[in-house]
Amino acid sequence: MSTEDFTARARIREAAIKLFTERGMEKTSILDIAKEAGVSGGLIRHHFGSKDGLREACDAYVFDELVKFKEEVLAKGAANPGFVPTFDARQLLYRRYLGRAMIDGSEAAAAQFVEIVDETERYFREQGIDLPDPRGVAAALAAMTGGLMILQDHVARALGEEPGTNEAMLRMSAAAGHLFMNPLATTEVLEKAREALAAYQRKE
Amino acid sequence: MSTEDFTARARIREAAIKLFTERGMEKTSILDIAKEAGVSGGLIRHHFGSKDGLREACDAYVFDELVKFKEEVLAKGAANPGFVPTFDARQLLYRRYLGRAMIDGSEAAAAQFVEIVDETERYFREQGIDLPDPRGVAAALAAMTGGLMILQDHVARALGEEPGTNEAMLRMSAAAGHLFMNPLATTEVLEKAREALAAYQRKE
DNA sequence: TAGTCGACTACACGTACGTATAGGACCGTC
DNA sequence: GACGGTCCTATACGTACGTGTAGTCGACTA
Repeated sequence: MSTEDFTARARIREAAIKLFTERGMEKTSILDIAKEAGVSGGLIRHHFGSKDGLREACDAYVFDELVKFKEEVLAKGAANPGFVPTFDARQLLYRRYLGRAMIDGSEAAAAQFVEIVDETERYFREQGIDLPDPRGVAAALAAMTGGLMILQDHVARALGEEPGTNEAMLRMSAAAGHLFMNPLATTEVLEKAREALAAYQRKE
Repeated sequence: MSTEDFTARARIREAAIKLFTERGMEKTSILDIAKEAGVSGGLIRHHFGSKDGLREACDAYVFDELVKFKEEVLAKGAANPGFVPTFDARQLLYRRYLGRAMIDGSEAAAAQFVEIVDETERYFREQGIDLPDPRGVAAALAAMTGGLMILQDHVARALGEEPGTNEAMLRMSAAAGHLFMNPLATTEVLEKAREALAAYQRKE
């Protein structure tokens, strides 16, 4: 968050990011945002031109902030390939926004997805990680972490936790981390699945 | 798909499932569905009462079909815990519908999510799979596979494949399967992440 | 052959929402 | 101290969409 962020313009942006994330584009009206930000609907138009203009502004802002986060982490010397869980509330919000924007059909978000995949693939290469289809794995990974962001409230409810709380996110992140660190189950079932997959591929 | 599925009622349902899945609830109008099904808008009201009634009918139908699929697989003797990829186009569509419905705020879909988590957790127990937080892992797993379904078009585009094609789904499934079968990366980075996580937990 | 019922269409209604316009308050500049 | 620009509100307009109503057509039944 940059300085001087209590202008009406910033309040509108923050409100929009919040509501777009929670409800999605379509279910959020300009008046909803105006109410949340404590301004009139007309002011949103004044500052952002249209609802789509507001969306684009939110996209640009969020993606820019995410880049800043990434550079911050990089400056600390920790290589974060993107699938390692974070606990900063703001970054969490922005990542969730990104996921939601992908679903809502934002072109900027779609481009962002590709960029994440690029970056993850590059990371695999740099780290010398050997994979049968590095780009495929990178893309699947991006979709999976996206799913965690998008469906976090469902996860929380399934765990009997209050959605949005630290406890819920912590448990989810730990579980996701475990899944990435350890192969799932003994080989038996997965071997069977692998066989089915191979059979299907041969048949195609 | 049951018999006699070319009635207008069935066509409406199929069209609704298709469009709800592709565009989501809000972006799909009743007239869109009517056009896709080749009927008048009024007929939808006649059969389903309201848009929400139609949604509930679609939910019920899809979830029922998914149960049938599951039983079919079970009858073949293959224990499918839900995260093993499938290639049946219809099942794929329904799984994607489920993901979309979760996002669109369907209560039935939310219940379905919990049920999937229950089932996966039970599966872990039955298979004697030892996990630090079985339910947490089950929930994370459900969210991840949900992400794969929901964001499959983004994955396809990132891979340079045409969204919805067999090639795209095959590559994605193979990559996801690989991720579940193998620990990601050497221990170095993940160990660092684990430490960060532990530090955070201690701080809380 | 008259009557009933379900399938289906056409069309009118209400409303929510994005957009457009007009105008007021405040602030700096010459 | 008049002027221009920016921030902001109030209100009106157009429209898309969900819903409600009236009515046609065909099939089945007595």
